Amino acid sequence: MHDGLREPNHRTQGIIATLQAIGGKWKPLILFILLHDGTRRFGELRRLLPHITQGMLTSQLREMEQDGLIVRLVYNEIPPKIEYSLSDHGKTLSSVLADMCGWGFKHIEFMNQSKAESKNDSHAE
Amino acid sequence: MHDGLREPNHRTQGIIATLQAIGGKWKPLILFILLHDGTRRFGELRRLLPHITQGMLTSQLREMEQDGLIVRLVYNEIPPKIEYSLSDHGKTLSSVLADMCGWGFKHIEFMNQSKAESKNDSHAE
DNA sequence: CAGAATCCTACCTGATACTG
DNA sequence: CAGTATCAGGTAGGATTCTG
Repeated sequence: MHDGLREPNHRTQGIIATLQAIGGKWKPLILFILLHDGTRRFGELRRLLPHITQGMLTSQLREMEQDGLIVRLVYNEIPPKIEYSLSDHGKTLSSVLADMCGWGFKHIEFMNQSKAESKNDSHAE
Repeated sequence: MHDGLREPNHRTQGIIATLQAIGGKWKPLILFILLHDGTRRFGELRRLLPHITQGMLTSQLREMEQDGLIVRLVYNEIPPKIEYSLSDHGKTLSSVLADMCGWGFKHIEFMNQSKAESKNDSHAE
């Protein structure tokens, strides 16, 4: 996904690597759900991510599997059954994801507050 | 940027809000640089982000200004001089960014290791 | 210097149909 | 069930040129 992000010798390498791994549009969300819910099947993930398309979900899962973040377990059954879960390496993202989640709630409050303030400003005199 | 990410009543709200705020392709990187370098001018940011286009840099900065993450300080001079820095609210991202950076380095090691392992596998017999 | 404007492409979305 | 395939349409992002 990310390319052209190759600064040589820089301290930004870490962020860049993270962006390449989980910078996708849906990846943090999928990882967050797998982190909290444990193992999930494809259809369950679809239901938990109401607006994602099958194609997107498939591609995001495959990329993260490639990057060693998630494990794809195929049962040889009819009808097919496939389970997705975080790999051990994927689980090392838990603090990052938790931080992102926590900051998001702070950000929501912040935005509500600044909206309220600008409303006050506008009918102040 | 992100829309269609509106699950109602869910615990994913935090991640979703974070994704909307800093989910852009360049935002975490720009924020990381501003966090570590303090105040920077437009041209300096361009030089620190070798592959970003002016247009992208402008739009990302404007969006983050809108979201209250960064401060845009305009000097009324010729030639124009404009300084960007993190707002107080933007600075609350520091732990998230630091975590992302740290995880990125771990991920680089992980990927190198699994590459090495698969190389071993391939010429084992 | 810091950008605005334009154009262009690649990717994402949504719907639908098909397969093992 | 868990995909893959296809196509129309939109949006994010990239490249280039122009301006106060």
